[in-house]
Amino acid sequence: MLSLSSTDPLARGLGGAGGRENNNKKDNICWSSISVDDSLTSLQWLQEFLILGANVPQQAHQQPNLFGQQVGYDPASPSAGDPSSIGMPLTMGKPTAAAYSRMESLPDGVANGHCPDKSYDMTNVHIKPPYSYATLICMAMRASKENKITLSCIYKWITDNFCYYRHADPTWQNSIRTNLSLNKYFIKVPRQKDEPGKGCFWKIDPQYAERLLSSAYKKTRIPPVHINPTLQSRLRVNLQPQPRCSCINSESQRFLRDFKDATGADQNWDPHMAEGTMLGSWPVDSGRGGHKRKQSMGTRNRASKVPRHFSPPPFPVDGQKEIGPLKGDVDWVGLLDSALSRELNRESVEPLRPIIKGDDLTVWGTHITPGEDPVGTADIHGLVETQRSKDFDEETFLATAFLESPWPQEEKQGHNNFLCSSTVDLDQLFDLELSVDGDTSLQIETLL
DNA sequence: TTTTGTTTAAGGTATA
DNA sequence: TATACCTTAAACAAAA
Repeated sequence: MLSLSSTDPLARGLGGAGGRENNNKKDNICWSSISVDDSLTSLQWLQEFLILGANVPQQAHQQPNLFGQQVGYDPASPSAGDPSSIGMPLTMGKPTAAAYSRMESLPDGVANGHCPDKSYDMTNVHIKPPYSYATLICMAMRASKENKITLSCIYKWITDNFCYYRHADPTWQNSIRTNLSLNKYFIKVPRQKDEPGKGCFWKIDPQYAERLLSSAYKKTRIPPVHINPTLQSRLRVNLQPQPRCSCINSESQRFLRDFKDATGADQNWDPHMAEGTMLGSWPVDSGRGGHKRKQSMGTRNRASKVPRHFSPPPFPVDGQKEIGPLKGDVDWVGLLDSALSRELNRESVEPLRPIIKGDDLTVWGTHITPGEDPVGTADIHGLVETQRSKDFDEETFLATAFLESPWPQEEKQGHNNFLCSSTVDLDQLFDLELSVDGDTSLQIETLL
Protein backbone atom coordinates (compact mmCIF):
# COMPACT_ATOMS: atom_id res chain seq x y z
CA MET A 1 0.00 0.00 0.00
CA LEU A 2 2.69 2.39 0.88
CA SER A 3 4.89 3.17 -1.99
CA LEU A 4 7.23 6.02 -2.14
CA SER A 5 7.99 6.60 -5.70
CA SER A 6 9.88 9.04 -7.72
CA THR A 7 6.71 9.77 -9.54
CA ASP A 8 5.45 11.62 -6.56
CA PRO A 9 3.62 14.59 -7.96
CA LEU A 10 5.33 16.84 -5.54
CA ALA A 11 8.65 15.61 -6.60
CA ARG A 12 7.87 16.01 -10.19
CA GLY A 13 5.60 18.89 -10.09
CA LEU A 14 7.61 21.73 -8.74
CA GLY A 15 8.98 22.55 -12.05
CA GLY A 16 9.77 25.67 -13.84
CA ALA A 17 9.44 26.71 -17.38
CA GLY A 18 8.55 25.29 -20.65
CA GLY A 19 5.67 24.63 -22.85
CA ARG A 20 4.27 25.55 -26.11
CA GLU A 21 3.14 28.98 -25.14
CA ASN A 22 6.74 29.76 -24.88
CA ASN A 23 6.89 29.99 -28.58
CA ASN A 24 3.90 32.22 -28.66
CA LYS A 25 5.25 34.77 -26.29
CA LYS A 26 8.93 34.78 -26.78
CA ASP A 27 8.75 37.74 -28.99
CA ASN A 28 7.33 39.78 -26.20
CA ILE A 29 10.46 39.50 -24.21
CA CYS A 30 12.75 42.40 -24.61
CA TRP A 31 16.16 41.01 -24.20
CA SER A 32 19.02 43.28 -23.76
CA SER A 33 21.97 43.32 -26.02
CA ILE A 34 23.59 40.72 -23.88
CA SER A 35 24.00 37.50 -25.68
CA VAL A 36 23.24 34.54 -23.58
CA ASP A 37 25.59 31.71 -23.75
CA ASP A 38 23.77 28.56 -24.52
CA SER A 39 25.63 26.87 -21.79
CA LEU A 40 24.30 28.01 -18.51
CA THR A 41 27.49 26.97 -16.93
CA SER A 42 29.19 29.80 -18.65
CA LEU A 43 29.61 32.82 -16.49
CA GLN A 44 30.56 35.10 -19.26
CA TRP A 45 27.16 36.61 -19.47
CA LEU A 46 27.11 37.05 -15.74
CA GLN A 47 30.18 39.14 -15.91
CA GLU A 48 28.69 41.18 -18.67
CA PHE A 49 25.53 41.48 -16.75
CA LEU A 50 27.29 42.74 -13.70
CA ILE A 51 29.24 45.22 -15.67
CA LEU A 52 26.23 46.36 -17.57
CA GLY A 53 24.22 46.63 -14.43
CA ALA A 54 26.60 49.12 -12.98
CA ASN A 55 26.53 51.43 -15.91
CA VAL A 56 23.06 51.62 -17.22
CA PRO A 57 21.71 55.10 -16.91
CA GLN A 58 18.40 55.79 -15.42
CA GLN A 59 15.51 55.68 -17.74
CA ALA A 60 12.25 57.33 -18.04
CA HIS A 61 9.20 55.46 -16.90
CA GLN A 62 10.31 55.69 -13.38
CA GLN A 63 8.35 56.49 -10.38
CA PRO A 64 9.21 56.60 -6.73
CA ASN A 65 7.74 54.24 -4.30
CA LEU A 66 7.26 54.39 -0.62
CA PHE A 67 10.92 53.93 -0.08
CA GLY A 68 11.72 56.58 -2.56
CA GLN A 69 13.28 54.14 -4.88
CA GLN A 70 12.90 54.76 -8.52
CA VAL A 71 10.75 52.36 -10.31
CA GLY A 72 11.81 51.75 -13.82
CA TYR A 73 10.13 50.06 -16.67
CA ASP A 74 11.12 49.01 -20.02
CA PRO A 75 8.43 50.11 -22.39
CA ALA A 76 9.05 47.03 -24.42
CA SER A 77 8.80 44.67 -21.55
CA PRO A 78 5.85 42.37 -21.43
CA SER A 79 4.30 44.16 -18.56
CA ALA A 80 5.02 47.62 -19.67
CA GLY A 81 1.60 48.07 -20.99
CA ASP A 82 0.01 46.36 -18.11
CA PRO A 83 -1.37 48.90 -15.72
CA SER A 84 -1.16 46.41 -12.96
CA SER A 85 2.54 46.25 -13.29
CA ILE A 86 3.11 49.95 -13.32
CA GLY A 87 3.62 51.32 -9.91
CA MET A 88 3.01 47.87 -8.65
CA PRO A 89 3.32 47.75 -4.94
CA LEU A 90 6.19 45.50 -4.35
CA THR A 91 8.05 44.68 -1.29
CA MET A 92 11.18 42.87 -0.52
CA GLY A 93 10.93 39.27 0.25
CA LYS A 94 13.03 36.54 1.65
CA PRO A 95 13.70 33.04 0.60
CA THR A 96 12.22 30.23 2.45
CA ALA A 97 13.57 28.08 5.16
CA ALA A 98 13.59 25.19 2.81
CA ALA A 99 15.49 27.22 0.35
CA TYR A 100 17.96 28.20 2.97
CA SER A 101 18.49 24.68 3.99
CA ARG A 102 19.64 23.82 0.56
CA MET A 103 22.03 26.63 0.22
CA GLU A 104 25.66 26.31 0.60
CA SER A 105 27.26 27.88 3.58
CA LEU A 106 29.13 31.06 3.49
CA PRO A 107 32.57 30.24 4.81
CA ASP A 108 33.01 33.28 6.89
CA GLY A 109 29.63 33.02 8.41
CA VAL A 110 28.44 36.20 6.96
CA ALA A 111 24.95 35.47 7.89
CA ASN A 112 25.71 35.19 11.57
CA GLY A 113 22.61 33.30 12.14
CA HIS A 114 20.64 35.33 9.74
CA CYS A 115 19.90 34.25 6.29
CA PRO A 116 21.75 36.44 3.92
CA ASP A 117 19.36 35.95 1.14
CA LYS A 118 16.45 36.61 3.34
CA SER A 119 16.93 39.90 1.75
CA TYR A 120 15.95 38.51 -1.54
CA ASP A 121 14.63 41.46 -3.34
CA MET A 122 11.31 40.79 -4.93
CA THR A 123 11.97 43.66 -7.23
CA ASN A 124 15.08 42.10 -8.59
CA VAL A 125 14.42 41.05 -12.12
CA HIS A 126 17.66 39.17 -12.45
CA ILE A 127 17.58 36.72 -9.64
CA LYS A 128 14.92 34.15 -9.66
CA PRO A 129 13.01 34.08 -6.44
CA PRO A 130 14.23 31.28 -4.23
CA TYR A 131 10.77 29.92 -3.86
CA SER A 132 9.64 26.82 -5.53
CA TYR A 133 6.73 27.12 -7.84
CA ALA A 134 4.64 25.20 -5.42
CA THR A 135 5.44 27.74 -2.78
CA LEU A 136 4.59 30.57 -5.07
CA ILE A 137 1.29 28.96 -5.81
CA CYS A 138 0.65 28.49 -2.14
CA MET A 139 1.50 32.08 -1.52
CA ALA A 140 -0.96 33.16 -4.12
CA MET A 141 -3.60 30.91 -2.72
CA ARG A 142 -2.99 32.08 0.76
CA ALA A 143 -3.09 35.62 -0.37
CA SER A 144 -6.48 35.05 -1.77
CA LYS A 145 -9.29 36.06 0.44
CA GLU A 146 -11.30 33.40 -1.20
CA ASN A 147 -10.23 29.88 -0.67
CA LYS A 148 -9.88 29.34 -4.34
CA ILE A 149 -7.99 31.04 -7.06
CA THR A 150 -7.82 30.87 -10.78
CA LEU A 151 -4.76 30.15 -12.74
CA SER A 152 -4.72 33.59 -14.20
CA CYS A 153 -4.82 35.10 -10.76
CA ILE A 154 -1.94 32.96 -9.71
CA TYR A 155 -0.03 34.31 -12.63
CA LYS A 156 -1.08 37.76 -11.71
CA TRP A 157 -0.11 37.44 -8.11
CA ILE A 158 3.29 36.12 -8.95
CA THR A 159 4.02 38.76 -11.50
CA ASP A 160 2.66 41.41 -9.20
CA ASN A 161 4.89 40.37 -6.39
CA PHE A 162 8.02 39.17 -8.12
CA CYS A 163 9.51 41.38 -10.72
CA TYR A 164 11.56 38.52 -11.94
CA TYR A 165 8.54 36.78 -13.31
CA ARG A 166 7.17 39.97 -14.65
CA HIS A 167 10.01 40.17 -17.06
CA ALA A 168 11.02 36.59 -17.36
CA ASP A 169 10.29 34.29 -20.18
CA PRO A 170 6.66 33.41 -19.62
CA THR A 171 7.41 29.75 -19.85
CA TRP A 172 7.34 29.70 -16.10
CA GLN A 173 3.61 29.73 -16.42
CA ASN A 174 3.77 26.30 -17.90
CA SER A 175 5.51 25.14 -14.82
CA ILE A 176 2.86 26.68 -12.69
CA ARG A 177 0.26 24.72 -14.54
CA THR A 178 2.31 21.60 -14.34
CA ASN A 179 2.68 22.10 -10.68
CA LEU A 180 -0.98 22.57 -10.13
CA SER A 181 -1.71 19.39 -11.96
CA LEU A 182 0.94 17.24 -10.40
CA ASN A 183 1.28 18.58 -6.95
CA LYS A 184 -1.09 16.96 -4.58
CA TYR A 185 -1.10 20.04 -2.45
CA PHE A 186 -3.37 21.59 -4.95
CA ILE A 187 -6.81 20.51 -5.88
CA LYS A 188 -9.05 21.72 -8.57
CA VAL A 189 -12.41 23.20 -7.84
CA PRO A 190 -14.69 23.44 -10.82
CA ARG A 191 -16.54 26.57 -11.56
CA GLN A 192 -20.17 26.84 -10.78
CA LYS A 193 -22.31 26.85 -13.82
CA ASP A 194 -23.21 30.44 -13.23
CA GLU A 195 -19.61 31.46 -12.81
CA PRO A 196 -18.23 32.85 -16.02
CA GLY A 197 -14.62 32.65 -16.93
CA LYS A 198 -12.01 30.26 -18.02
CA GLY A 199 -10.61 27.35 -16.24
CA CYS A 200 -11.21 25.99 -12.82
CA PHE A 201 -10.35 27.33 -9.45
CA TRP A 202 -7.52 25.90 -7.51
CA LYS A 203 -7.05 25.63 -3.84
CA ILE A 204 -4.81 24.08 -1.29
CA ASP A 205 -5.92 20.68 -0.26
CA PRO A 206 -7.33 21.25 3.21
CA GLN A 207 -5.67 18.12 4.41
CA TYR A 208 -2.35 19.59 3.69
CA ALA A 209 -3.37 23.01 4.76
CA GLU A 210 -4.13 21.59 8.15
CA ARG A 211 -0.88 19.77 8.23
CA LEU A 212 0.95 22.82 7.12
CA LEU A 213 -0.41 24.67 10.05
CA SER A 214 0.19 21.94 12.54
CA SER A 215 3.73 21.36 11.51
CA ALA A 216 4.78 24.93 11.36
CA TYR A 217 7.11 26.47 13.83
CA LYS A 218 8.30 23.18 15.16
CA LYS A 219 11.75 23.53 13.89
CA THR A 220 14.27 26.25 13.98
CA ARG A 221 16.76 26.32 11.28
CA ILE A 222 19.78 28.47 10.95
CA PRO A 223 20.41 28.12 7.33
CA PRO A 224 23.89 27.45 6.18
CA VAL A 225 24.87 29.74 3.41
CA HIS A 226 27.80 29.07 1.28
CA ILE A 227 29.22 30.93 -1.58
CA ASN A 228 30.91 29.30 -4.44
CA PRO A 229 34.59 29.95 -3.71
CA THR A 230 35.48 30.70 -7.27
CA LEU A 231 32.68 33.09 -7.78
CA GLN A 232 33.16 34.62 -4.42
CA SER A 233 36.39 36.19 -5.41
CA ARG A 234 34.95 37.33 -8.66
CA LEU A 235 31.93 38.79 -7.05
CA ARG A 236 33.98 40.71 -4.58
CA VAL A 237 35.41 42.44 -7.54
CA ASN A 238 32.31 42.82 -9.55
CA LEU A 239 29.75 43.46 -6.93
CA GLN A 240 30.16 47.04 -6.10
CA PRO A 241 27.75 48.48 -3.64
CA GLN A 242 24.60 49.11 -5.50
CA PRO A 243 22.54 52.19 -5.03
CA ARG A 244 19.66 50.14 -3.88
CA CYS A 245 18.98 52.27 -0.91
CA SER A 246 20.69 55.42 -1.91
CA CYS A 247 17.55 57.04 -3.09
CA ILE A 248 15.38 56.14 -0.18
CA ASN A 249 13.94 59.19 1.38
CA SER A 250 14.21 59.84 5.06
CA GLU A 251 10.67 58.93 5.87
CA SER A 252 10.96 55.67 4.08
CA GLN A 253 14.25 54.97 5.70
CA ARG A 254 12.70 55.51 9.05
CA PHE A 255 9.85 53.25 8.13
CA LEU A 256 12.21 50.61 6.98
CA ARG A 257 14.40 50.97 10.01
CA ASP A 258 11.46 50.76 12.35
CA PHE A 259 10.22 47.76 10.55
CA LYS A 260 13.49 45.99 10.73
CA ASP A 261 13.91 46.90 14.34
CA ALA A 262 10.54 45.49 15.08
CA THR A 263 11.20 42.31 13.24
CA GLY A 264 14.82 41.93 14.13
CA ALA A 265 15.80 41.54 10.57
CA ASP A 266 19.02 42.28 8.89
CA GLN A 267 20.92 43.12 11.98
CA ASN A 268 23.97 41.22 11.00
CA TRP A 269 23.51 41.11 7.40
CA ASP A 270 25.66 42.52 4.71
CA PRO A 271 23.48 43.13 1.70
CA HIS A 272 26.33 43.09 -0.68
CA MET A 273 27.69 39.88 0.55
CA ALA A 274 24.23 38.53 0.53
CA GLU A 275 23.76 39.43 -3.04
CA GLY A 276 27.05 37.89 -3.78
CA THR A 277 25.86 34.84 -2.06
CA MET A 278 22.76 34.75 -4.12
CA LEU A 279 24.74 35.08 -7.23
CA GLY A 280 27.56 32.88 -6.32
CA SER A 281 26.06 29.94 -4.61
CA TRP A 282 24.75 27.46 -7.05
CA PRO A 283 21.80 26.04 -5.26
CA VAL A 284 20.05 29.19 -4.35
CA ASP A 285 16.64 28.08 -5.27
CA SER A 286 14.48 25.85 -3.24
CA GLY A 287 15.11 23.19 -5.74
CA ARG A 288 18.18 21.32 -6.48
CA GLY A 289 18.67 21.27 -10.10
CA GLY A 290 18.05 22.55 -13.48
CA HIS A 291 20.11 25.64 -13.50
CA LYS A 292 23.24 24.21 -14.96
CA ARG A 293 21.58 22.30 -17.63
CA LYS A 294 23.70 20.94 -20.34
CA GLN A 295 23.09 21.38 -23.97
CA SER A 296 22.34 17.73 -24.02
CA MET A 297 18.74 18.57 -23.60
CA GLY A 298 18.85 17.87 -27.24
CA THR A 299 17.39 20.11 -29.83
CA ARG A 300 15.54 22.19 -27.34
CA ASN A 301 15.87 25.81 -27.90
CA ARG A 302 17.94 27.11 -25.07
CA ALA A 303 18.30 30.63 -26.24
CA SER A 304 15.18 31.84 -24.59
CA LYS A 305 15.53 29.96 -21.39
CA VAL A 306 15.80 31.92 -18.25
CA PRO A 307 18.59 30.81 -15.99
CA ARG A 308 17.49 29.73 -12.61
CA HIS A 309 19.45 32.34 -10.76
CA PHE A 310 20.83 34.72 -13.22
CA SER A 311 18.64 36.27 -15.71
CA PRO A 312 20.12 38.36 -18.43
CA PRO A 313 18.54 41.69 -18.09
CA PRO A 314 15.48 41.78 -20.23
CA PHE A 315 15.62 45.50 -20.05
CA PRO A 316 18.02 48.10 -18.81
CA VAL A 317 19.22 47.11 -15.44
CA ASP A 318 18.32 50.16 -13.54
CA GLY A 319 14.77 49.25 -14.11
CA GLN A 320 15.14 46.41 -11.74
CA LYS A 321 13.83 48.24 -8.76
CA GLU A 322 10.14 48.37 -8.88
CA ILE A 323 9.04 48.86 -5.39
CA GLY A 324 5.79 50.16 -4.20
CA PRO A 325 4.25 50.95 -0.91
CA LEU A 326 3.51 48.40 1.67
CA LYS A 327 -0.10 47.79 2.11
CA GLY A 328 -1.40 48.41 5.53
CA ASP A 329 -0.03 47.75 8.93
CA VAL A 330 0.63 44.30 10.16
CA ASP A 331 -1.17 42.91 13.11
CA TRP A 332 1.00 39.92 13.83
CA VAL A 333 -1.26 38.24 16.28
CA GLY A 334 -4.21 38.78 14.09
CA LEU A 335 -2.35 37.58 11.10
CA LEU A 336 -1.26 34.42 12.73
CA ASP A 337 -4.60 33.79 14.22
CA SER A 338 -6.17 34.26 10.87
CA ALA A 339 -3.61 32.13 9.18
CA LEU A 340 -4.00 29.30 11.57
CA SER A 341 -7.70 29.20 11.68
CA ARG A 342 -8.97 30.22 8.34
CA GLU A 343 -8.19 27.24 6.27
CA LEU A 344 -9.76 24.96 8.77
CA ASN A 345 -12.81 27.10 9.19
CA ARG A 346 -13.31 27.24 5.51
CA GLU A 347 -13.91 23.61 5.22
CA SER A 348 -16.66 23.66 7.74
CA VAL A 349 -18.41 26.29 5.73
CA GLU A 350 -17.72 25.32 2.21
CA PRO A 351 -17.29 21.67 1.46
CA LEU A 352 -14.70 20.83 -1.02
CA ARG A 353 -15.49 19.61 -4.41
CA PRO A 354 -12.17 18.29 -5.41
CA ILE A 355 -11.59 16.61 -8.66
CA ILE A 356 -9.88 13.37 -8.10
CA LYS A 357 -7.35 12.76 -10.77
CA GLY A 358 -7.92 9.35 -12.11
CA ASP A 359 -9.04 6.61 -9.83
CA ASP A 360 -6.79 7.18 -6.95
CA LEU A 361 -5.01 9.72 -4.93
CA THR A 362 -1.40 9.93 -4.31
CA VAL A 363 -0.32 11.06 -0.93
CA TRP A 364 3.38 11.48 -0.72
CA GLY A 365 3.75 8.73 -3.15
CA THR A 366 1.13 6.67 -1.44
CA HIS A 367 -1.74 5.64 -3.57
CA ILE A 368 -5.08 5.67 -1.93
CA THR A 369 -7.89 3.97 -3.64
CA PRO A 370 -11.36 5.42 -3.48
CA GLY A 371 -13.52 4.20 -0.70
CA GLU A 372 -10.80 3.88 1.78
CA ASP A 373 -11.38 5.08 5.22
CA PRO A 374 -10.38 8.69 5.40
CA VAL A 375 -9.00 8.02 8.79
CA GLY A 376 -6.70 5.56 7.26
CA THR A 377 -5.70 8.17 4.84
CA ALA A 378 -4.84 10.42 7.68
CA ASP A 379 -2.76 7.71 9.19
CA ILE A 380 -0.95 7.32 5.97
CA HIS A 381 -0.26 10.96 6.06
CA GLY A 382 1.50 10.50 9.30
CA LEU A 383 3.40 7.50 8.19
CA VAL A 384 4.79 8.95 5.08
CA GLU A 385 5.82 12.25 6.45
CA THR A 386 9.22 13.06 5.21
CA GLN A 387 11.71 15.74 5.73
CA ARG A 388 10.94 16.85 2.28
CA SER A 389 7.39 17.51 3.17
CA LYS A 390 8.41 19.27 6.31
CA ASP A 391 10.59 21.54 4.36
CA PHE A 392 7.82 22.32 2.04
CA ASP A 393 5.40 22.70 4.87
CA GLU A 394 7.55 25.18 6.61
CA GLU A 395 8.40 26.92 3.47
CA THR A 396 4.86 27.19 2.43
CA PHE A 397 3.41 28.04 5.75
CA LEU A 398 5.94 30.59 6.62
CA ALA A 399 5.63 32.04 3.23
CA THR A 400 1.91 32.16 3.27
CA ALA A 401 0.64 32.53 6.77
CA PHE A 402 1.34 36.15 6.59
CA LEU A 403 -0.77 36.46 3.53
CA GLU A 404 -3.87 35.33 5.23
CA SER A 405 -4.92 38.68 6.43
CA PRO A 406 -6.54 40.58 3.62
CA TRP A 407 -5.50 44.04 2.87
CA PRO A 408 -8.03 46.73 3.54
CA GLN A 409 -8.75 47.38 -0.06
CA GLU A 410 -9.28 43.75 -0.65
CA GLU A 411 -11.86 43.65 2.03
CA LYS A 412 -13.62 46.45 0.31
CA GLN A 413 -13.63 44.62 -2.93
CA GLY A 414 -14.66 41.35 -1.50
CA HIS A 415 -14.72 39.39 -4.67
CA ASN A 416 -12.79 36.58 -6.12
CA ASN A 417 -10.45 38.61 -8.16
CA PHE A 418 -9.11 40.78 -5.44
CA LEU A 419 -5.97 38.81 -5.62
CA CYS A 420 -5.25 40.14 -9.01
CA SER A 421 -4.37 43.38 -7.43
CA SER A 422 -2.97 42.19 -4.18
CA THR A 423 0.58 42.22 -3.14
CA VAL A 424 2.22 41.19 0.02
CA ASP A 425 5.17 42.04 2.10
CA LEU A 426 7.14 38.87 2.18
CA ASP A 427 9.86 40.63 3.99
CA GLN A 428 7.71 40.71 7.02
CA LEU A 429 6.76 37.18 6.50
CA PHE A 430 10.30 35.96 6.58
CA ASP A 431 11.20 38.16 9.41
CA LEU A 432 8.58 36.25 11.21
CA GLU A 433 10.30 33.11 10.23
CA LEU A 434 13.54 34.33 11.63
CA SER A 435 11.91 35.03 14.89
CA VAL A 436 10.64 31.58 15.34
CA ASP A 437 13.20 30.64 17.91
CA GLY A 438 12.59 33.79 19.80
CA ASP A 439 9.74 35.35 21.61
CA THR A 440 7.53 35.19 18.62
CA SER A 441 7.57 31.45 18.69
CA LEU A 442 6.15 31.48 22.12
CA GLN A 443 3.31 33.63 20.99
CA ILE A 444 2.75 31.40 18.05
CA GLU A 445 2.69 28.34 20.20
CA THR A 446 0.18 30.03 22.38
CA LEU A 447 -1.94 30.69 19.38
CA LEU A 448 -1.65 27.13 18.30
C1' DT B 1 -7.00 31.34 -31.38
C1' DT B 2 -5.70 31.47 -26.82
C1' DT B 3 -5.81 29.69 -22.40
C1' DT B 4 -5.97 25.97 -19.38
C1' DG B 5 -4.90 21.44 -17.85
C1' DT B 6 -2.54 16.86 -18.23
C1' DT B 7 1.12 13.99 -19.07
C1' DT B 8 5.70 12.39 -20.20
C1' DA B 9 10.56 12.70 -20.45
C1' DA B 10 14.88 14.04 -19.05
C1' DG B 11 18.75 16.76 -16.78
C1' DG B 12 21.09 18.55 -12.54
C1' DT B 13 22.02 18.47 -7.70
C1' DA B 14 21.97 16.72 -3.02
C1' DT B 15 22.24 12.99 -0.12
C1' DA B 16 22.49 8.35 1.76
C1' DT C 1 26.98 5.22 -7.02
C1' DA C 2 22.11 4.99 -6.61
C1' DT C 3 18.31 7.35 -5.47
C1' DA C 4 15.33 11.16 -4.49
C1' DC C 5 14.10 15.61 -5.38
C1' DC C 6 13.35 19.44 -8.22
C1' DT C 7 13.34 21.79 -12.52
C1' DT C 8 12.71 22.28 -17.40
C1' DA C 9 10.76 21.24 -21.80
C1' DA C 10 7.35 19.75 -24.77
C1' DA C 11 3.25 17.60 -26.76
C1' DC C 12 -1.39 17.27 -26.67
C1' DA C 13 -6.34 17.89 -25.64
C1' DA C 14 -10.17 20.46 -23.98
C1' DA C 15 -12.45 24.62 -23.03
C1' DA C 16 -13.49 29.49 -23.51
